[in-house]
Amino acid sequence: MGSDKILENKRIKMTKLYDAAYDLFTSNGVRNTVIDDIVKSAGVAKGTFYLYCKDKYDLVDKIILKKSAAVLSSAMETVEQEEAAHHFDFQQCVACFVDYMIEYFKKDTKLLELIYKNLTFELYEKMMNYEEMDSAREAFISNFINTGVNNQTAQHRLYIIVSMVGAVCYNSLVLKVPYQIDAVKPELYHSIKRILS
Amino acid sequence: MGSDKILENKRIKMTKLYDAAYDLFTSNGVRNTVIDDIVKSAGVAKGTFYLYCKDKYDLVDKIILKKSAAVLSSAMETVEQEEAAHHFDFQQCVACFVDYMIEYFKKDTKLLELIYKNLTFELYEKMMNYEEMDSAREAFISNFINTGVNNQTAQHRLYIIVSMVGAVCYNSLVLKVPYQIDAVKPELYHSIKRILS
Amino acid sequence: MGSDKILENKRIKMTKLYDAAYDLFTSNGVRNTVIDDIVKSAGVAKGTFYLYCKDKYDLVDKIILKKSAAVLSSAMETVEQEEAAHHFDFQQCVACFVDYMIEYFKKDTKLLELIYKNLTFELYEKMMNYEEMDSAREAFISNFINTGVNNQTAQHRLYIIVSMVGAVCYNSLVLKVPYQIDAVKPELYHSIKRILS
Amino acid sequence: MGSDKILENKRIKMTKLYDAAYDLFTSNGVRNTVIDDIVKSAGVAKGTFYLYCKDKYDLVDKIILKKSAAVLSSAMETVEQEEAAHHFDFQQCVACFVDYMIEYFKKDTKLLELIYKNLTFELYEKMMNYEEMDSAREAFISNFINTGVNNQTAQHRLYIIVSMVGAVCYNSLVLKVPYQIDAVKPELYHSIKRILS
DNA sequence: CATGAATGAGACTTCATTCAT
DNA sequence: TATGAATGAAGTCTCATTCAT
Repeated sequence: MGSDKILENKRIKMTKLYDAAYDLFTSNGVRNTVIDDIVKSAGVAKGTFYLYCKDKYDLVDKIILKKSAAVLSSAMETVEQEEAAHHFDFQQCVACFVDYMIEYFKKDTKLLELIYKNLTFELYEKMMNYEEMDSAREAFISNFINTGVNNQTAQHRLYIIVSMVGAVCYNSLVLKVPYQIDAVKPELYHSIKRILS
Repeated sequence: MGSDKILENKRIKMTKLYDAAYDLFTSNGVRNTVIDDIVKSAGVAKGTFYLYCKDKYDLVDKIILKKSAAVLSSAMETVEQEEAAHHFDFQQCVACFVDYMIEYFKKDTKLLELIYKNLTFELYEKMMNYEEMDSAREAFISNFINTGVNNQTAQHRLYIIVSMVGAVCYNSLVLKVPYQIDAVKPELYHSIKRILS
Repeated sequence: MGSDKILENKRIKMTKLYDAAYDLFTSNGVRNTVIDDIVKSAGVAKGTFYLYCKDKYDLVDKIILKKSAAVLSSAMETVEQEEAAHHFDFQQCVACFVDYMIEYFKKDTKLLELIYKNLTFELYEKMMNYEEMDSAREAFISNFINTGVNNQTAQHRLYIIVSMVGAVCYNSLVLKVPYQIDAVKPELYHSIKRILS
Repeated sequence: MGSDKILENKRIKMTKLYDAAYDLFTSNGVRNTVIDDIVKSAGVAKGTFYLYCKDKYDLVDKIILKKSAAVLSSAMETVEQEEAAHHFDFQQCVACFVDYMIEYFKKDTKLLELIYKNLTFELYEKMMNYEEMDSAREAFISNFINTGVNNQTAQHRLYIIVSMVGAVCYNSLVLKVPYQIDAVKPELYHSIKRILS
């Protein structure tokens, strides 16, 4: 059917825009990227941009949402595989997850920067309503509760850990504080373990 | 002397610009503030702006640096006073410091947001070279070492704690994650204690 | 026959476009109405618009032409009925016609505005070539001549009266000059009478 | 003083913009004139345009206001001179005024078109608040009352005459109706006389 | 030093029109 | 015929920066 081809075409245009914008945003920063750069790089007309996005920052949001969900998904998948393969307990699962994240962002520092620098209240809310987010949190929380802590405490501790790991990654990888991520990693895992136990 | 008056005049202009810009940056965001807004609000001419700052982002950096140093100084002062008054041990000093910070940023969320959103590698480096920063770190590290951990570990753990507290504050106060800062505070202090011990 | 249905379909599309455009033009003005508004409001595709109209201004012209002819026709019909019913003389016929027009445009100020604001030389010429226009003019002129003035003078006076009434209506109803149409009506009729006699 | 030079410079820029825009608006129409045309023709930078005008239509309004006031002023001046020189009575003054207007707009049809096509309710209100407007109206009204009609009637009749003359001029000169202004002029003066007496 | 009018590059956005489906 | 995604020229407007006063 004809409409299939049209839909496929639309998908291609979107993808082109997303990919071009992602490259430009991470290479040159959002501020230094103008719509013209994006459309030229994507090989589409300027009007096409406005067919898919309200403005530059709308596209930033969309990209962050998409990329974050993808990273989270593959992290969770990895944890599940490892858990099944090595009969990981909860602490090991958390460590595995954290490790996946650190290793991922070591390779893609620019994405981490993009996410942090452009995370707003509104975007955060949207993120939290993503299915991937919710199921990931549920998985951890339920396992946490199994270790004996109450639900509320579990949620708070998990939140603290996520905040801590995120901040350490960001500081070490993006702000390039004197401490390299690999150097603080042992203490980071140590801290997680202490918080969890 | 005449040059005193000139210097005083310069200081006044500078302060006007800082104050006006700070209000605008925190109310409307850096992106939505243009030089014209700043000079109008400060009551100086546009050209005058360029006598004192390279551009908008230069002013942002200067404001963050100034405000951060002020907050840090008064935090350290408070800790010292409390330490002297109640014979605090190291853990209590850290808790006191963290508490001061949380309470401060609860009242001035916008400053926290300004700092986090505009912290760059370059600015971070400048911050670290500030005397206040250094003496504060030294104070904590030396105390930390007294508890028996080695220097390197002490530095890493302190770094993790600072990152953790900063991130939790930012998330709770700025991103307004589901967990209110007062609600997670107990677990935050618990986590700090566990990391320190 | 199939072609009947096709023609009927075309007529429906056309009508939808006319009606939607008329509403938008009169509500928001021609300048603030874009083709997209029209086709969305009409429920047809953008491409369809170009099957029926050259551009936005072509549609404006068509609408003005259609609406003007309709108003004029019903005005003339009314005059004829009243003339037959009450044995009106020429002055009474003119007054009746003017009254119909005023009352009509009082209820549909927006149409009056649309016509006046978008009346061009070209459109005016097309209007004058409409059968309704011509027969209306002929009717008045022949009656006018019967009152004793020569053809040329009759034409000029009629033209002056029509201009005057149109302008007074437009000024009072659209530009909302300090004088309300009902307040100036007596003087308007008085003026017409003086010009005619 | 230095500020004199600056003020003079500002006046020159404004005048350049007004003159360039007036020429373009009257030659090519408002719709077909873009800001770029205006600033290029005026020899100023694009930003300068926005220093003086909100947008294109704001400039149209300003030009109409300025030109209208100028025409009205010189018309009034002429009437006063003629009145003093030939001991004109009221009817003769009105005829003189109308004549001045007709002759003026015959030479500058484009200005008449610009005014009529772009006269809005808001602009009309502003015009009415102009001193020139008011004093001109007062002059006519007071003379009219001297002929014995009451104030209200005088105002309405004057309003009808102005509307009528304006419309006849516009139709004859801009819409180029079959009747040339010089051909209808006798009947126009006849009509005015009849309305006034 | 201080001013603020002028600049103009360049950002953003619209929208009439086309054309493959 | 009808569609509506895609186009990109053309437009509006902003705003950092300069420089004559």
